Amino acid sequence: MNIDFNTSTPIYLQIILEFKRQIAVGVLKPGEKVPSQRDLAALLKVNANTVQRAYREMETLGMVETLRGQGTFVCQDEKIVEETRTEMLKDLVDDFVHAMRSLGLTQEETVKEVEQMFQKLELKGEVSDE
Amino acid sequence: MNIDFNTSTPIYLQIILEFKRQIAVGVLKPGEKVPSQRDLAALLKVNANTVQRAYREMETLGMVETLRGQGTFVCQDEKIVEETRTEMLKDLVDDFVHAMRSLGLTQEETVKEVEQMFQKLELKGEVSDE
Amino acid sequence: MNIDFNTSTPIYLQIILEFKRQIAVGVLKPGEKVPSQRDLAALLKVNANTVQRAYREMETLGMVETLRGQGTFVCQDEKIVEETRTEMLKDLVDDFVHAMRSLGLTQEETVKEVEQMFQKLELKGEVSDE
Amino acid sequence: MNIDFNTSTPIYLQIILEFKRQIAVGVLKPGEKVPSQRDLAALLKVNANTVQRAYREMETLGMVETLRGQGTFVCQDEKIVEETRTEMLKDLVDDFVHAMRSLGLTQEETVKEVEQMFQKLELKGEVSDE
DNA sequence: GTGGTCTAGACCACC
DNA sequence: GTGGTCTAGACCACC
Repeated sequence: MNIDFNTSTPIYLQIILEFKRQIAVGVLKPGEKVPSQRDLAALLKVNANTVQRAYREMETLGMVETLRGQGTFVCQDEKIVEETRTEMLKDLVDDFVHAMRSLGLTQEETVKEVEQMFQKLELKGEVSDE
Repeated sequence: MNIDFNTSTPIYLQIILEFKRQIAVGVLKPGEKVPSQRDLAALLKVNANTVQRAYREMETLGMVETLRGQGTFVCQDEKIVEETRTEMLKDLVDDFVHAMRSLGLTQEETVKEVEQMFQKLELKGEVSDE
Repeated sequence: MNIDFNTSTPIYLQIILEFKRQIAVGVLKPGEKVPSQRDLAALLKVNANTVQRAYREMETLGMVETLRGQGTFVCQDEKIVEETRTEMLKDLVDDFVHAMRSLGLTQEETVKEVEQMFQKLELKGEVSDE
Repeated sequence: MNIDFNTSTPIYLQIILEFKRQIAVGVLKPGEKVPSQRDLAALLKVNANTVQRAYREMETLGMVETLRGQGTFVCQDEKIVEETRTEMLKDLVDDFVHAMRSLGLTQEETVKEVEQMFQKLELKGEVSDE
């Protein structure tokens, strides 16, 4: 998990997004324990308060549950995986297609750009980051 | 031009991005005068200082030139159009493809999502905004 | 006479400085007519009000006199040449030596830098601008 | 560090210049923390926004790096010292020699003026300011 | 405490 | 009218 300290997206939002991704993709399973706030803060080199805020908001969003003294766990409900995945996909694709259209690109041109980028990344043997 | 006051992207960056888009798309032509700081501030309902910061950074980026007392003008160099377009496209497509891959989608699945979103927007008769 | 539109020194001050220099150096003689405000504004591509302000302040400083309907003339008093020259030299040298000392240079190092710059300019066959 | 409120040089530029000087002269070392925006503003009796503008531009120039919540630090790269010193010297000497030549002084006359000013300052026991 | 963004508003130089 | 600088002060994210 990487934090970009120079972007305008607040760090706690970056943390939430990454958890969403890991849930959507199955890296983090329903019911599974997530790192302690302290550990994650150390790992990300981020202040503990920032992690705390991310966990608090994830709780509000129903993504995780905290059991006092035991830690924080991904929501038990299996539906969360598909829901999170669908939501993330929709947001991404929606924003992207709107942006491409506002730059004047047609469907065909957009698809072509996407295909070229995929191929460029494959040639570089780049691995999709987790 | 619309400002989203609820996003974490600073207003001055939103303004810069919109100018880049308008240059890339040909709405704003090399040498053309852009709105005065005061006018744009009134139009967007933001503070004049915020517009000024955007304009100042656009000047640093070489997008515009300012003549004191006369106003601010898009850079004369015709190359700016193609360069801006290429840069914006690259950024968009690069970020998008990385995000889709990190969600585990293949090239084919991604293209399918993009095509579906284009068709959904077309059915809604939505017009790409300028 | 060149105006630098991108410096923080106001244009009317740049104009005054240039007149001082021309007087100090004898290009402009006591009693001699200076260009009309309109002509100078056209020459410098500057607004007439700006030239007017420069002339007004030069009058206050006793550098020039304006005779209605006849134009503006360098002060008659011959002493103005030497006085202006002395004042400009003092300001220049004083500022320069202070700046070099604040950069930690000794007299010898400073003199060496000055000599090298003179020689560099001579080799380039650069002409001192008037 | 002193600010001259009566010059046409903007305060934020005066601040940048002073930092350049301190870097060039070794008072401020690569990697060292500079005063917080609030502290420097209080010290100089200027507005915090003015200091921030100076710091922001120094960041663009590569002179300093900012870590959110931690402060602003002189660029790590040791080369910055020599580069800054060289750049400042060149600017100073270049401007000075051009000005002296445009006043009609020869190399010898200029050197003599410089030497006299150095000696005058030494007699006064004036200390080069840091 | 530290920097980042934004607002409201003043005053200036220049057109 | 147009941009440039500066102030006073608010609120936020992060340490």
